[in-house]
Amino acid sequence: MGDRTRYEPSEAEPRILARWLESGLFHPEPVGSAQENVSIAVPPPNVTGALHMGHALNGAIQDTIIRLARMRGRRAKWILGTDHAGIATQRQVEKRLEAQGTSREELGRERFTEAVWAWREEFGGQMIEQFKRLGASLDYADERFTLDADYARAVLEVFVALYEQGLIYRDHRLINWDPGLRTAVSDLEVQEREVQDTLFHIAYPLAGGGEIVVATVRPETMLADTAVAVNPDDERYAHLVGSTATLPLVGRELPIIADEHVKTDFGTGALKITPGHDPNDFEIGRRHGLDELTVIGEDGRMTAQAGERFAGLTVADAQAAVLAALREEGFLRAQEPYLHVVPFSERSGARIEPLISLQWFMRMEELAGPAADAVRDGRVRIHPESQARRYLAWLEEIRPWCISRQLWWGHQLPVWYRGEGEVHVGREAPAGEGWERDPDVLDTWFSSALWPFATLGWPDDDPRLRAFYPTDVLSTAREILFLWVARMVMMGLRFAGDVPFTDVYVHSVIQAPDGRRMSKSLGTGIDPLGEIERDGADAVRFGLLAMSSTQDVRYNPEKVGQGRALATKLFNAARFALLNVAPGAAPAPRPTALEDRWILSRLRAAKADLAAQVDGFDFARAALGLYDFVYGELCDWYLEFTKGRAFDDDLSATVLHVVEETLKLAHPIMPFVTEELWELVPTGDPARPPLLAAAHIAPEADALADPDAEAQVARVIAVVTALRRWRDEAGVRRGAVLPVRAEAIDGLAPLVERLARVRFEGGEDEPVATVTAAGIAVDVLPTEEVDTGAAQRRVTDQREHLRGEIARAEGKLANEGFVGKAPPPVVEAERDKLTRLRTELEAL
RNA sequence: GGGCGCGUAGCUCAGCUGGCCAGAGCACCUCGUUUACACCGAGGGGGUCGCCCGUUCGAGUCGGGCCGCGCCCACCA
Repeated sequence: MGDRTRYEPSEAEPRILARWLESGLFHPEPVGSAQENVSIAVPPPNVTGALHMGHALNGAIQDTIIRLARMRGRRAKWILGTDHAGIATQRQVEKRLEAQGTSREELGRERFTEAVWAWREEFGGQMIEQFKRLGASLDYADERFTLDADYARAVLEVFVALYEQGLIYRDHRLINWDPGLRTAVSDLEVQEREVQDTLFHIAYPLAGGGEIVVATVRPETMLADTAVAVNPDDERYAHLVGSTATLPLVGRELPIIADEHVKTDFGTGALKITPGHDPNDFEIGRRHGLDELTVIGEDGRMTAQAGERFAGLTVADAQAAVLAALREEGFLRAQEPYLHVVPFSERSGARIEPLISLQWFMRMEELAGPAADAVRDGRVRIHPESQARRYLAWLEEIRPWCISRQLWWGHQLPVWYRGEGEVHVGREAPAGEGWERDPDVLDTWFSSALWPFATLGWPDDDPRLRAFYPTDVLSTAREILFLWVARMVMMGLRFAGDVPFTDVYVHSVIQAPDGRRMSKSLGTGIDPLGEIERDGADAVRFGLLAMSSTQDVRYNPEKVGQGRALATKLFNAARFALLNVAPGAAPAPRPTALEDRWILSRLRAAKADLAAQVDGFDFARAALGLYDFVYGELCDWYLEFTKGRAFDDDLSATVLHVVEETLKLAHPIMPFVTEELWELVPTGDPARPPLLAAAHIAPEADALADPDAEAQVARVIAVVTALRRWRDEAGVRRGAVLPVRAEAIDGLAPLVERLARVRFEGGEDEPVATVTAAGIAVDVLPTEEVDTGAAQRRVTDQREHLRGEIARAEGKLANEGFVGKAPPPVVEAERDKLTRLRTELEAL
């Protein structure tokens, strides 16, 4: 430590990390039961990913939990791995190929997937290294990947089982087609965005003469219309229901049907029905047994079905052509600007094209019920509570999940076809000639749903499963509550026989400092690695925890600065202790003075508070509470109290003990600096582990609780603070030691003398001023150090202030309502306060 | 359209089940080289708790309304 007064995180952290990794501490043996062990499955980052603020915050949260568990003596495993992230990874590699002048299609499926694996080999470890930099105590010796052979086996096993149980099926349904990526996507991968469109009114001639006018924003889809619908109660159209209208440009006769879905007060009250290209129309069509025509292909162009005039056009061109034709033939009645929300693909940004397509689906009701029950009956607790309500609401409205994707990177469906009607679903290819495997892969979230148990060796009877399943906490971002968390609960209950975790913590979204979303495209992103580089991982961890809440929060670099300051403070507090303690001293609580009893009592409280706050997922309070203890109690007061005392064996032992315990207290939040200092604190205990990360926190010793010492020292602090304030305002020289006199100061005098730079004396001299606090009046005796005028002004101000407070308290106590109705302890406290204030005023 | 949440010091935020003079960090001002720490210490200034009504002895805290902002869900073409 030497002459250094600053802790240098960039120098120390890599060194400390290496020691942790060598120790094997993060890789627990799979023994014991899940009840006695603690485990967390990390939300697997995409192999394409780089650590962003969300990861850093979640890493800090999970690591705090897991390190605290380890220090409480639990076997703790933080399950590590990465996700193959189908679409994201495929796109990344495709872009790279494009830059090299080739393409996925040119390579073919086999060589393309090889290229992705090679890419993963090269760049896939990036995130793991960044987690290490953060200090995350993940089990790096047991890294999983969602496309590894073992994991793939679990995925296929689940698919086959669900198929055999009738929950997975193939169907022609309207799905969200992403024309950019040319794949189906699920409802959850669709984002609604507001768009300025035009609403066109188009006349459809009636069989018996006249016309019915419909309103649409997508005239090009009319080519696939198979009906016109009106509301059954709409008197304007009641006589038409059952007759037909003629579809302009096409000539098809469309039945006019009645359906509740149609709003009488929107548009013209008549709705063209296009089951092939609109989700609502699809439902209406199924209700009425309408034909489902498709005029838009998967390439986003009009198909032959659209007719010669339009086939081959893009959707946009087709719209223009259809409008031109309608205008020419006199069917366009009106058009008006129309602002509405339409679906876009979250991945590609392309406007979703609803298409009827043959895809694989999963029936969800049977899985959703138990998953909802698990939360309702408390087997899974979601924090904060509001998120549990969101979770339940989603499960109650669950819809089928489209699980097939037209991609190459992922778990290929274990499905084979032969000829017209033969289908085989199984882990192995069927015997016989002529079978062809379904080229599609599964939605990435299908495999992610198995994460907590597939990572532990399921479906084998693996000791890791017995030791670590169910896991304890799942900490995650709000946006994947449905996409991932709910599905894990479903799959865990169905296949692993238990909930996958007992607590879900939904953490804050960290926004840019200006309140916008942190994003690369907006240029609002802040790289946590840059922050770590500048202030250290401990500071970033502390800062992120301190700014987190159940709300979204703005990134606040000052909180990171606070963390950095705390690390420096810990370093210097330890330095002070080591510089002063008696040679050969070892940590032990051996209080000989009031302040020793006080700090031990406060330390005990700080330990209990921090543990309770981490257990209650209140990380901001845990971090800030730690800061308050270190600054506001240990350094500002206790260490200052020790100055001027002889560092005998007892004091040395106590100071070392307090420092050592503070390192333990801080370690889950700030592991690096505390680990660094741990090595420097001497020990008398040969059994003490060389790494703080492996040390155990003793259960809170109730014997150390000392309310009396706490009350006494609180009085000292009040008096010292009041004296310092008075001195400052009266302009007393810093170094001057003032003669003072006080009654009822008892044994507190030495502490006050040390920190307020005063000396208690007797005598009968008339005081130049009286300073009051905590019911104690301290007379300042005449000395050349005091400017009497300033002192007097100060006293006058104080008197005025006290009178105001006394009047307020008197008013309250004179109020019969207050005395009569407020709880007695509150009234009592008010009386005490009044007495104290009066004492102080009299003393002045 | 429905739901959830936010609006407290110049800035970013705490204030749990209503009750000691509304707090913290940063910023600002003053002072300071006393046996750790100037990435420090001591002290200080600064708030109509968005607005209006109400409940209550008492409201930043509860209820209603309004204004501003954010997020989630949603099949009115």
